[in-house]
Amino acid sequence: MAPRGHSADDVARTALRILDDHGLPDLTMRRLASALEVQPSALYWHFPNKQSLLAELSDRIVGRMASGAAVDLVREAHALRDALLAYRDGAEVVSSTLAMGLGSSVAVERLSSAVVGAGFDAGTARRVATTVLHYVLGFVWHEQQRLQYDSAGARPDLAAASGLADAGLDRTAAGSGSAAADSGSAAAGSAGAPAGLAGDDFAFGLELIVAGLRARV
Amino acid sequence: MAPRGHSADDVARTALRILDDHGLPDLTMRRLASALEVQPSALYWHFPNKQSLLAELSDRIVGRMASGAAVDLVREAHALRDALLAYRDGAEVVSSTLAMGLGSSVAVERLSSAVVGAGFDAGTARRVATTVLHYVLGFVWHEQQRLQYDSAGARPDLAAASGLADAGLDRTAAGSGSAAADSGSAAAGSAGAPAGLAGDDFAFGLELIVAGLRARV
DNA sequence: TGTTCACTTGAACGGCGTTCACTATACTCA
DNA sequence: TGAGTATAGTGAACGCCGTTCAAGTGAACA
Repeated sequence: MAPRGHSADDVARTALRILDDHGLPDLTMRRLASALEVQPSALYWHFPNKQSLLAELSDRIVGRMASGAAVDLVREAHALRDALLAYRDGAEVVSSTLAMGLGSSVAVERLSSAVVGAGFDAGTARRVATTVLHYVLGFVWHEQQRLQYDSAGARPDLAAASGLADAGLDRTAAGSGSAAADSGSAAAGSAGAPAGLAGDDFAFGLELIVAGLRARV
Repeated sequence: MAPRGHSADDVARTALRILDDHGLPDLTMRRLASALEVQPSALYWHFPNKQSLLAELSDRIVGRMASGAAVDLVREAHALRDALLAYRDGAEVVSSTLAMGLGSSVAVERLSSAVVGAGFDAGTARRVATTVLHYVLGFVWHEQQRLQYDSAGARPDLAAASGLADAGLDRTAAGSGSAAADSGSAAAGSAGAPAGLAGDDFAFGLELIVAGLRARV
């Protein structure tokens, strides 16, 4: 009988589930409320507005990349990508939250401290970190849009045309620390087997930035 | 030149003006219609929906970077940044249009052909171009958010400023070589950086990518 | 017992993008 | 001249959206 009372954590978790199951456009306050079997206005006890809810989701998504201490920049960047890929529209949520100046700075901090760990000063590390961050967010956002388009449209492969025949793309080893870090991108929840060639393109751009950093010593 | 009957060009130009004067959140179909002294439904004769209008705006914004043939990657990237900065919320418009798979690919093409001009193969060029593109879009989006925040926060009484003082928004169209504006404060730490340093930070990240490309030969 | 706190209800408010049947002007061409 | 056809717009809706607010409910606590 008792409506049992939800917590802010409940709300965030349910929101994350809706996000992953139906995407960002379907994540409305009304839909979230009805998933919690509650009136929409009840949500505003837990979060002052939708933006701050989204900021919380962003923090949770990015929080997946945090485990030990950050050591390798390449590894951290891959971890960020995997974290974003773990939820549908993850990159868009994090990207726009960040663009609005909300959300935690866990991502920048981890990327930055990896650069510091490689022997660079704090100012350089900050700028390298934001460069990598912008690259990763933009790339994965684009990547996720393509994933949805492909899965919804049931399209046969249309593009993949232009750069697929990569000439002489070699996986050169990273400098500080181990290379490796192949991205498996195992999504939680919804089915879907993304993989593959986007990972190569991602690694390429990342390696470009890292090579630029390496050339800086 | 009868005022009776607008063209799609009129609509796009007026939309661009609203965007620049009041920002993306205020660019609604209703507001646009009333600026054209027309019913909202009339807009749907010119554009099938808002998204395609936005795509058109995106093309016009990015179109500012197109003049001669693309030669230098760094120069093209700066031109892209300048084009985005030329309109309020320009980066957000272009970024989300691109993320939805709409809009022209002028930006990628120019960046890409600059890389090809430097002697790289098409596949490499494509990937370098998207890396730079994602970086520039993310950076400028963040930059513009800060600009708006500063301009709104610097003036505590925005209610009084809402009248004629509205035109006070700085329209810095140029800024290609904007390395200047050294305010002398040590911003290398954690606190917020003065706006003038954004150009330096931008050049840093860009140089990082270009150095990585240079290291590839 | 009575008050406070955590949480929710129910009903609105104003705004949004979009649709649709219908209308009015203007140019073309027989 | 007059029919036909693009072109551009009207006016009224539809169904959503985020958000606000006074009021209510039940459990915990003093």
